[in-house]
Amino acid sequence: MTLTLHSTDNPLIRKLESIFVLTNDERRALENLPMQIAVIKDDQDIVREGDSPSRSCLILSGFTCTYKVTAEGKRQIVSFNIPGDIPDLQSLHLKVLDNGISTLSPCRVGFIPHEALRDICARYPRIASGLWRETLIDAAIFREWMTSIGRREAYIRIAHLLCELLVRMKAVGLAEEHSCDLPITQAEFSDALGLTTVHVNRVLQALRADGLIQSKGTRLSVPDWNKLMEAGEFDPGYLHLVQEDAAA
Amino acid sequence: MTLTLHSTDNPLIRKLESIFVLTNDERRALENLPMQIAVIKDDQDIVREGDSPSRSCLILSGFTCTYKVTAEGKRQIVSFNIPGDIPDLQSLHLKVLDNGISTLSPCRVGFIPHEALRDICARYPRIASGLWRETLIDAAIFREWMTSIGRREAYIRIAHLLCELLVRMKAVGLAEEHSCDLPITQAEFSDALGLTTVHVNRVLQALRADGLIQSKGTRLSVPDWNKLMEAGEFDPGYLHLVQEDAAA
DNA sequence: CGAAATCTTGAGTATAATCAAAAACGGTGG
DNA sequence: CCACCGTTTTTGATTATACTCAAGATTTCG
Repeated sequence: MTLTLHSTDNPLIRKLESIFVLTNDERRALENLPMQIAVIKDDQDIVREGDSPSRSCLILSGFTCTYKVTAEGKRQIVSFNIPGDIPDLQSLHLKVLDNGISTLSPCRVGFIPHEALRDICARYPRIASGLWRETLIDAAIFREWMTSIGRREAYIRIAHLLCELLVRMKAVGLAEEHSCDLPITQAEFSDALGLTTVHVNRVLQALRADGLIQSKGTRLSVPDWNKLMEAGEFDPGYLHLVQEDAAA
Repeated sequence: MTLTLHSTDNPLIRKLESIFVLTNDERRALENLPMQIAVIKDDQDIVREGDSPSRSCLILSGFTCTYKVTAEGKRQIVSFNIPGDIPDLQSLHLKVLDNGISTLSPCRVGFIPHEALRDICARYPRIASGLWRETLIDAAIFREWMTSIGRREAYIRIAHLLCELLVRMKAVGLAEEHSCDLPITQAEFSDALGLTTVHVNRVLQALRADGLIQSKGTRLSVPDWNKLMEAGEFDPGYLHLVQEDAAA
């Protein structure tokens, strides 16, 4: 089943629109991108390390993570993916995946054949640049995470990640002014932060005690955005957002 | 002064040739890429975080590193760049640099105007794909480093990095069978590994004591490649090398 | 309601950091 | 060629951040 989404429902189109104004041709081509939509349960691998997929997946709803596993079986989550992301777009140019992607919540994803992506890139250079740009932003986020994991202590590191997630969620319209839904367990946070669950738990308690965050269930609330940004040494520049979603 | 390099001297051309066979047109276009060649001393910033360069730099000889600095002034090196790399190629699509690049040794670099890069990408889609691919491999290396920093203990982490550097140096013809020149100080290694100099020093001593590495001056020698790979849990897949430079 | 997953707490430990200083190295100039 | 100076490497002693192990509380969801 290859479905077409209204462009307002297609987070890829919305994302490209935030970078430049689409021509009618470009928009039509994007709307006609073949996309096989799948609903995937919690905690399922979408792709695995070593795979050579012939399509890339656009997250339509839900959360996924990109991860690697060491020889000793330890997992490092290298990114959280939210609606609008294409976490395995790299497979368009790299034959073998060097990471897995797994759902953190029930997801709707759209699989787009590489053939179709190559075709649209060849025909519409601005779309090609836009997609390239998305992969460059992923890399920028990797750099920031590396800096956090390597050089920021746990308290700052966690505050920083929470800032990033909130800003990215805002940018795709999935967060209110100062809160959003994050279906991420403390174990998953710890794998993303290079810490243990126990330590993440203790630091989260400290963040709560310091009034920087509140949480009920999966809902994260930030009573004082400036204070959290400060605590996390957070500067959203590396996210390369076009609009000033970041400031809010 | 805009110079032209013989294609055999141009590491970018050599790199693209390893991915696909260049047509005469493509080769000519690459040879005619305007490139301002500069010789840069040790320990100089080529670009700084926050810059908006209008050109990208191709490393012709020498070593550079890409780095970020935290609010507390701690440095994280997020990649080592060797000849053939274009460490700020991202600036082609991202206006503001989110990292600095600095020389680790005296370098020759070629500055290529973005305009020229955009032009060649528009005219030659395979070159565009090849350059895009290079940035995707950078990202793959980021993922691997994140995994090392987050989830591998120091001994493995250092062995892993040494493996990576040797393999990459081999791939561009700058390493012999089991040794190469690495003008990287222990302080620089520690900033790349998320460790302190003191600890890097101690672990390097352990690696030497275990017969995994030898070093005289800046020369690194690996007496038993398989043993080092094993110690570093090293699998070169993430480097996405085309030829089997890795196996050697 | 009950089992599984997730979160929380406590006690003891280890890897790696910090601080401080000495030794070795590398390049420069007399 | 050697003395000298700055950088880099090495060593020692102490500390701290974060880990491990283990078990109990709470939440989630079928």
